[in-house]
Order: sequence, then C-alpha cells, then structure tokens
Amino acid sequence: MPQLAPAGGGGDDLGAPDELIPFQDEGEEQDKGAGRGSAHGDLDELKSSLVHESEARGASSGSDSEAERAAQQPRESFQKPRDYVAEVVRRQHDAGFFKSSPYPAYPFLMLPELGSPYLPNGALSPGGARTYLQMKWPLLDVPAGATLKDSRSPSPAHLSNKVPVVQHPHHVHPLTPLLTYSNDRFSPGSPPAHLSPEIDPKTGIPRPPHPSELSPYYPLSPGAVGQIPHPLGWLVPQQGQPVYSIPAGGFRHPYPALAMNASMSSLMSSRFSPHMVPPPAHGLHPSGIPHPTIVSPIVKQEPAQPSVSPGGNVKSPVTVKKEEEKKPHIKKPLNAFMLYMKEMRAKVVAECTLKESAAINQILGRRWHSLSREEQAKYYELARKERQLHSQLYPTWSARDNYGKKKKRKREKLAQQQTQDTESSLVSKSKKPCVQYLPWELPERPPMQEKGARSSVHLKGCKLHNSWRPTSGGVQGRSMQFHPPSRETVSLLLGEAKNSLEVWTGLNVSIDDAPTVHHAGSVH
DNA sequence: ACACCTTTGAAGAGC
DNA sequence: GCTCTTCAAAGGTGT
Repeated sequence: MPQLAPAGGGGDDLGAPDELIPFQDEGEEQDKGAGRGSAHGDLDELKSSLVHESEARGASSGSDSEAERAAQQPRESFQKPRDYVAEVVRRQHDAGFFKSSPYPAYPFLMLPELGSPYLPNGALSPGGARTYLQMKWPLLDVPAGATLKDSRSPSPAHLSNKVPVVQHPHHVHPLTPLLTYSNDRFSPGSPPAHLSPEIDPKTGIPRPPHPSELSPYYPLSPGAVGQIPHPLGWLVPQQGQPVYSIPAGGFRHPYPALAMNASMSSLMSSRFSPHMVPPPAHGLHPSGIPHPTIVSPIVKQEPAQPSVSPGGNVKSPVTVKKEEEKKPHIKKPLNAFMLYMKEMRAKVVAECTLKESAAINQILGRRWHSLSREEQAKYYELARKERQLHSQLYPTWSARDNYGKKKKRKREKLAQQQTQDTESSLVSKSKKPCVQYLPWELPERPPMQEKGARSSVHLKGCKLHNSWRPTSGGVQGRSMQFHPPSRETVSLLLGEAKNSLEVWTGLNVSIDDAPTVHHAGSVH
C-alpha cells in the first residue's frame, strides 16, 4: 500500500527528488497532440495509437528482452492482455478507414504559468504550440457545504449539489440532440413497422413492436405507466432506443405487459387507454412525480431481507428462491458511458468493419475520453435523469438486487487471475517502471454526480478517486502504480489549477482538502 | 446455451 | 473514507 501523508503533515519524504518523474509516454503524446491541435483528429490518433500499441507488442513478441521493452514503454504495464482493435485498425488503416477526424479535441487545462488562460466561456485558446495539461472533468458539483459557488448564477438551481457546472450557452438543452430517445419510436401515430428498427438477430426479420419489447430496459409497473412525468420530457427523442420494459411474463398482472421509454411517459396516457392503465391509488406527488406508494406492489421490490414474512415467519430458502425468480429483473439504469455507447455503437460499426463488441467498446472508450466536456455533459445529464426516473419507478430497487444474477465462470476466472497477478506483481515490481501520472492527469469523475458524492471538489493531488481506474491498461485500480510529483509541485500546480478553474468556469473554486500525496510505488 | 470479452460509471459491500 | 466488486449494453467468439 502506498504511504499517504497530508500535504501539511510535514513529511520530509514528500518532496523526495525522485518523486517528480517525467511521464514521457503520456506527456509526449499529449504535447504532440496539443501541438498538432486539431489537424490530426482523434480518430487518427486512436488509429495511430492502436497501431503503435499493436506494433509495440508485435515487435516485442519476438524480443527476448521484456524488461527493456517495458522500460521503453512505460504504459505497457497498463495495457490489456490483448487489444481487439489494434490489428483490425492496422489493417483498416491502409485500407483507408478513418479518413476523417470526427473526434473533438481533448479538453485541456492550461495552467496560467504555462501559457494563455482559458477563455471565459470554456473554449480553448486556438493557439498552436502551447503547453496544456490534460484535464479531465473537474468535479465541480456543489456539495451541501457549497465548496463551489457559481458567481454567475445565483439561482437556487445552481446552489444544488446536483447541478452541472457546465453552463450551456445555448437555449437548446444540451440533451436535445441525443439519440437515445425517439419521437418516431414513441409517437402515438407512428406505425409499428416504422417504429421497430430492431431486427431479430436470430431470424433477421424485423421484430414487431410488441409492447413488452418496446422498452428493454426496465420493467415497469402498469400502475405507474402514464403517470410519471418523465424528467426528460423536454427532451426531443431521436432514436428508437427503448428504455423501459416489462419482460415477458415479468408480471403477475392481468394487464398486458406495457413498456415505456424514458421519454415516452407523456405518451403513455394516449398510447394506453385508462382502461388499460389502472388509476393510481394515491395520486401524484405535487411535483408531478408519483408518490412511491403508487408503484405497483407487484413490481415493488422486496425488502433487503425478504426471507422474513410480515408475520415474522422465516421463509424457507426454496420459497425465497421462488419469489426471487418471480421478481422481474429490473436492470440498472444506464450510466453516461452506456448511453453514449448505445448511441454511437452503430456509427462506429458503420465506420469500420468491426463487429465484435469488445473491439467496438475499445474504440468507444477512447472516443468517450476524447469528447469535449459539453458533449460528455449531455450524457452525464441524461444518465442522471435516467437514474432519477429509475429511482422514481423503483424506489426500493437496489443494485444489490441484481448481484449474482449473471456470470460464474468470470468470477472464478478472475479469482485465478488475481492470484496470478499477485504472484507476477511480486516479480515485476522490481523490473517494470511505474506508470507515471501527475495529479491533473488523473481522470476525475465528471460533475452531476447525483448521490453518494464522496468528495466535494476532487482536487486532491494524487489521491485516486473511488471510481477511477486506468482506461487502457486492463489493470484495475488494485494494481495501479504511479509516481507522484513532489509536494511542492502538487501544491503549486493545485493552486494554479484552482486559479485556472475559476477563470475557466467562472466559479469560485475552493479546495476542500489538502493535497494528498501518494508516494511512488504501488497502489493496492 | 451461455459465458467471455471490452469499455466507463454507479452503487453496494466490506474493511 | 477507501478499495474492490458487480452490473449495466452489445455481439462476435469460445466453451
């Protein structure tokens, strides 16, 4: 485990000279990227990156000097055991794929000491050869303690800890262009054939829009259908991606299975007559959100400990198991990246000949990181709405409910792999250099975290965030390694970053915690 | 038939 | 408070 010490702790070792280690691999790439500006698109970057990685592995495969290669390629320790995309991309590279560069540039944080400040509106200076620090989303959601204050927006909404800090300059809501929802799909007047672009993978025949298939996401209580004003009601749906569903046989309810898209709730009252949708027992919440009690008890999730009946009798495991089997499988709400994947998968597939999802996901993961903050904000906001709606539909649902409902071999395999990793790490630690990240390079969780915020402002030096993990190494936080800079450097840069953020966002940024410095070494 | 792969993010468990 | 695990989607691939 790394040794942790608060910046103010006075530890002499914090400023060890060998802690400030240049991160050539990452840094050079970024500098090149910044220097190139947008002339080279991220897709090209992705392509070359993948080719590079692939070639690096290919070249090393015949080499007998693993340690030497590792020294030359510090990121190798982060690379996945295999890269689905690399080989295909390399082939497609010559074949003329990825001709265009649709990728937006990485968001960079340019520190004042390094060049021009950010433009007030968040746009980057169009300058060419400047030094940028790649900056993932600074988590600027405002906690109860209000460590961030929007000096420009005194409205109550901006005092909420759920408000995205991204100020959308346009009157069009940022989620408007998202393709997750479809007007066509859920327009009451649209013919079913038109509404169902999905093709049965087995038959190849377009599937009719059976109500139970309109929304493969969430089973929905019939009692709740048509009564919940969708939080995205203002959103203009564009894509026929159903969101909520009732699995076939998911309900012991006399009414036919109904389905609802996250944005189709407003349509439900017209799509399903009152005869089909029983009136609520308790009416709507004044806010328009149904009171949790109106959720059908059929769908309502069992308590965490369903084995005890109301009468106090302990149910047999068999009974509990049967009840669990009867329960509809309410899926987790999609997070921002999942929503992004749903929208972009077809596009990526169309751009290349890849069909394998693992490879597509690699591309999508890289594209996700190359999105601008505004673009990512769309999906984070949408995901937040999805979670909000999900929690309204299934107030007692917990992610825990779905635990253990899939996979077995993976767990066993993971257990074996972890054992192997532990063993191999003991050998490799002394040979392989640490992957080097400076604190501002650590990807920060984007804003709009709705609940469970663990920190107010995530500017904590090298402290790794809960959900952070390396994105391209196939190695999760458990075995992540990095070298932090010295404490002085951290303090200096955090101060500069704070100033930049204030200029950049127009917000008053406060660092609620002294920088925490991890000493060089492994993070376990 | 079903798990795996692969990605990121959210949430829960456990310490 | 932190780390680790699980699951969301997707579809080709492997068992």
